[in-house]
This record gives sequence, C-alpha cells and structure tokens, in this order.
Amino acid sequence: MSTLIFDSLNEAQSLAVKAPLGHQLILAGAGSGKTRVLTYRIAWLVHAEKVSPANILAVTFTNKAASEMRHRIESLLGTSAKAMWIGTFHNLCHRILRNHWREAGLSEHFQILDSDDQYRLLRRLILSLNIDEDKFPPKEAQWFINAQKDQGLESSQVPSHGNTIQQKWIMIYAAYEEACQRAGLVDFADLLMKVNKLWKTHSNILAHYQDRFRFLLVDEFQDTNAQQYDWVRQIAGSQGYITIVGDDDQSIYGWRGAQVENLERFRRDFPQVSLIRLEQNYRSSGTILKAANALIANNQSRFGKNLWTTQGEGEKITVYAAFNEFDEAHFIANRIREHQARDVCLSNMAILYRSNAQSRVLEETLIHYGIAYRIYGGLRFFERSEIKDTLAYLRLIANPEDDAAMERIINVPTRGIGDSTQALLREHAKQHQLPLWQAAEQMLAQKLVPSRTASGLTHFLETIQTLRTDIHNLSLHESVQHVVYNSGLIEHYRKEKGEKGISRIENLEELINAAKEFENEMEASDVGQLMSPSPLSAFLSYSALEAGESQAGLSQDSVQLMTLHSAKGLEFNTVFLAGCEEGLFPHYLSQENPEKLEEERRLCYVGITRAMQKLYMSYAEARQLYGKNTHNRPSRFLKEIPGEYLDGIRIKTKVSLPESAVSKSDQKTAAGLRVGQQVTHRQFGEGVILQQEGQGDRARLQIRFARVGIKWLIASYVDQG
DNA sequence: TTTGAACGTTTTTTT
DNA sequence: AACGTTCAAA
Repeated sequence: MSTLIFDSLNEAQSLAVKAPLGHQLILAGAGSGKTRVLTYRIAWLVHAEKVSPANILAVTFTNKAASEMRHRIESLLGTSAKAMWIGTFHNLCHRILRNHWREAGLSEHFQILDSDDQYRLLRRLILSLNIDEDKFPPKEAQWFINAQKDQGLESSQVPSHGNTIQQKWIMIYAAYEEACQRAGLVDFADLLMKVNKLWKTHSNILAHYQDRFRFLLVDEFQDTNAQQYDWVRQIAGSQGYITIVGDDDQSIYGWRGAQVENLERFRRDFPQVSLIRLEQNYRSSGTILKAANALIANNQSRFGKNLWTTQGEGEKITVYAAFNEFDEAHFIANRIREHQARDVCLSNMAILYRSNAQSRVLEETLIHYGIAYRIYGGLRFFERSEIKDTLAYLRLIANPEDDAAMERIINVPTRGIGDSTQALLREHAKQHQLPLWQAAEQMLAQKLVPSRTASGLTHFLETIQTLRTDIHNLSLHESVQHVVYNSGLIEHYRKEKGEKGISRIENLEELINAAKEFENEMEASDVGQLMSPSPLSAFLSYSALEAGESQAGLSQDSVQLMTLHSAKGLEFNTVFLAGCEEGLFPHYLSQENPEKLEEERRLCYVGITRAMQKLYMSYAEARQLYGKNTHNRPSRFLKEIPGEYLDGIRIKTKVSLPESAVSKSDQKTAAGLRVGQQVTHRQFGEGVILQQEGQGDRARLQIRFARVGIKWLIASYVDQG
C-alpha cells in the first residue's frame, strides 16, 4: 500500500485520519466523506501506526454498512481484514454472548426474539396474567420494557413510585423476563444489556476485550442509546482509543431511545478529546446544500455547523404541487424517464418518503410505466409469517423449551389444538414450572386431555420429533428443505386461495435458497458466526438480526424506493422527496411536540442531503390517507427553504395543471374533459377534476368542489368551466 | 374446534 | 384501506 492514497484527503480529513493516538470526536456533516475518513483512519492505524487488525473494533449502524466498510478496508490494505471485528452493536454483542453464554447466564442454545416475537409473547403473558388487555396493551408493554432495557434497568430495578399502574407494567416486565429466561430467549435490547452486565460482573472477561480491542471506532454516534454508550465506555476502559463519528443534525432515532446528547457526553467523559469538524461537502450542488442549511437552521438544539462546497450552484429544487397521490406518482415517473434519457441510471435515483404506506401508489405507477424499482423496508423477508412459521418449527426442533416458537406453530396448520387446549397446556406448564413441550408430554401421559385433542397433540409432538431425527445428519439447507416439505406447511399454504398462497410457497423456496447461501458464506468466512452451537442455530440468529437486506433482483438497474430513515448514509444523483405535506411530513403525531418536530426537520435534512445533483420535492393537495380523503397544507419545511432555491409551481398556488395528465391523450373523455380541468356542476358548483375512471360518457370523474369537497360523478353530468 | 363473515379499530420511523 | 378481533354457525 502506498502512502499516496492519503494525499487525496482534504485538510480536515487528513487531520482526522493522521491524528496521533488519542480520543477523537469527528463531527461530520452530510456528504463530508465521513465513511472515507473512518476507513482511511483504520488503514492509517494499520499502515502507519503498525496496529494489528485484530486490535481494531468498528461499530456501524447497519449490517450493510459493516460489510461495505470491510470491503473498503480490504481494498485499501490489499489484504483480508478478517481479524478485525466490524459490525452493529447487536451483532457484536451477539458474538460476545455466544462466546460467554454460560457466564452471561444464558442457555447455550439461546435464540433471538425479534419484535414481532416479543409482541406475541407479551400478549400471551398479559392474557395469562389476567390483566385487562385494553388497559395494558401489548404494544405499550413492549414500548415500556424496551425503554427500561435501553436504560439498563431490569424489572427489579425499575422504580414504581408507588404508582399502581407502573407496578402493573413492572409486573408484566418481570413475567416477560422470566418467560424469556426459561425459554432461552433474548430480545434485541437484551443483547446489549446482557453484555454490559457480563462485563460488570466478570472483570476478567471485560479485561480480555479491553486488551484485545485497543482501537475503537463508532459510526453514527448521534443514534446511540444509553446502553450503547455504556458499552463503548466499558470496552474502552482507560487504555482504549476511541474515534467516534456523528452528526447531531442527522439524529433521527430519538423515538427508539437514541440520545444525541451522547456526543456531548463523550466530550465530557473522556479527557483530551480532539474535536474535528468536517464541513466541506462533496456530495451536493450548492443550491441543495444551501437549502439544507437554511432548513436545519430552524432547529434550536444543535451543535451548529455550516456545510459548504466548491461545487457550482446547479439546478434549483423543483417543487411540484400535485392534485393527489396519483398525480404525484405520475409526475415522478415522468421525471425518472427524462433523467433516464439523459443517462442517469435508475439505481442513481431514489424516491424517499416518510412512511411505508406511501409506497403502494408509487409502486403501482412505476409498474404501469415499466420502470424497474427496488423497494426497501416494509415487510422484510424474514418477517413474513410463512417464513417465521418455518423458522419456528426449526427453533422448536433445535430447542424444545422455546415456548414462543411452540405457541406459534402448535396449531399451524390447524390440527385441532384450539384455544381451550392451549390454555390448558399453559396452565399446566405454569403450575409445574415446565416448558410447554414437557407440559404437553406430561398431560398426555397422565391422560389429562380429552381423547380427540389428545390425538392432535400427540401428532404434533411426533411430527416435531420425527423432523428432529430426520434432519439430524442433514446439512443446513437440507434441513430447512426437509422441514418445509414435511411439516405440513406447504400443503397448508397451498390450500390458501388466491395469489397469496402462491407467493408464500415461493417465499419458502426462497428460504431454502437463503439457507444455502448462508452455508456457502459460512464456509467462505471460516470463522464468522461459528461460535453458535450449530449451523442451524447460527442461521436462526442471522435471520433475526438481519431481517432481510438480501432481496431478489438486486442486480438489476432499478429506482430505489425507501423511507427517509432507511436512506441515511446513502446518496443518489437524483432524489424525489414525496409527500411533503403537513400531517404526513412532519407526521401529525409529531406536530405538537417541539422536540419531535425538530427530529422531523432533521429527517427532512437527511432527505435533502441525499441528493447530489437534482432534488424534487412534491406534495399532494388531496390524498387518500387511512381510507379517507384528506386535504393537507404543503409542509412547513417547504416554506423554510428560501424561495430563491426553489423552482416550479409556487407553493401557495391553488390550482395548477399536472403536466403529466395533460400530456396523456388517453386521459381525455368523450366530453373533452381531462384531469386538472376546471368544471362546474349544477348542484355542487365549481370544482377541479382530480381523477378519472373508465372511458367516454360512462367515465367516472373524481372532482374536488370548492363548496362540498370531493365527489365521484358521471362525466355527462359535468359542464366544462 | 374451525370457519367465515361482520364488525370495529387504527394507522411512523427499525437495529 | 387494511387489519385484527369477535361472533355465530357448522
């Protein structure tokens, strides 16, 4: 490796990369090359400071970012970086817990509970505790428990303040804790909490990690929570060198316990932190950057920084006032075609939105236009119910004490084990302090179940046992395949009518493939997650930790659709920021609370700064939201951007013609009416056509009337205005 | 116990 | 609109 590569850095970057050993806080604005700085810093440590890669630990926000970083480092160094630990907090903690399960008080076969599993478990517990489900909804219990865990509090440590409601929550938490412990289950927050506790109770283990990882680098520090902060502080000890990178303006995970204050706290807790600001932006045009700066300046609580660029002004930001979400989608699709014609490849364009629900109309329109797209988020692969059912079979096979898994599949497919039988089982299990599995065996042996259900239950137990012996000598993917085909799940889904059943079966096939790929990767990376007691166990953990970044068809050139949250860290030539309306963005649940509103603004900042050359922002005057027609004002964020950076339709304009609708001749009806046109109606008065269904005289038109709102009418009853 | 239909409710972001 | 829950009938 030549030192020449380090010459390509700017002054601030170079300062950060070549800094003498010590603690560093790098405040890195959007597009300032922070990933570059991190990877180069690591390369510098290895190359110039002669640090062994085995002594380096890097924490990233997503699994994807981790593997990207590994690649970059390897290509910089020209060697494998296997000895280096790079991963998310959750991933690294998982690895540590697999190494020290005994000391952490876990079962060797512990499995990870994802948030859906957690919800189901809580719901069941609340029911069995005879607590009113309406007063203590599982969702809130989940929220409560996760919030406590993020603070590092076990159920016994949560103060009740003599508050009876709080006591109930604590009671639920305690029951949940016990259930997890008994079944060998660990949730996301546990991964961190258990490692923190492990380190506090076993100083030798902590010392081992402190000794090994003298060089710590943490990305996206503004999105760390209290537990993660504690984790970093512990492993650093008094010997470690920490580099943290963050941007307070891009803190968008406050709602799940992230604390921006951690940036400030770091500076207080660690002496002699050198602070470096990266303020030169290499990504966006001057206009886009200035717009972003102007927007974020409306936030009160920030470190304060100003991004600048040497790039030219570039094009203005196009704001489009759509009539409704369909018009918005058409507009976007047309623009995508234009850019495509100008040689911007599809994968360099992204449509960003606030909530996943917005994706449907966009998807449908893109399909209509024949534009390839790839969608992130929504239901991820490993979260689909058919996949989770299969995984539950595998989990129960691997660990008969996994009650959550057993609950899930005991009657899937239906085998006559209904609610009452299940209640009976639970009761027996509770009284004898047994896992459900053993409770079932006992009850059958003691003939405590009616004969008809007994046969169903026996059949279930036998199925699982047979599967267990069957797959004993099979490889991972063969095991998965065997379970898919012999558990009865395939037949079960085949019976399901419509396309749903078909796609489920396809997904199950895909699961077998995923197992195969996982196998290959394990072999290639020799160590990897091999700490797990078995390949199956490793695969199960993987499925919970990485819910499915890997999706079909990712090699094809396609437009990227995702929420603003998942766009963090990415960049695109052209960005469409859709749904810039009050109530949608900022979301109405955040409108009242100033802090939440600032987070929404940061989210908008993140969205804007994803764009390199061209940004479109659009809003719809009318939109179907939650099954109702809504009329929302343009987002306040649009108004916070100075008009000089904006182009196109003025924001306050009441009516403007959607060009996409006009240009399409097939939108015309026999009466010569078209979308966007002003019309009058004898009874309802003046209005604007929003949408059309059908052709000719029998066409139905959706019209927004000034006086009476939106109505669907037959074309022949409308006069052109 | 299972099934289907009617009913009512609920809408953010995710490692 | 989409989902989950509840209720009644088989």
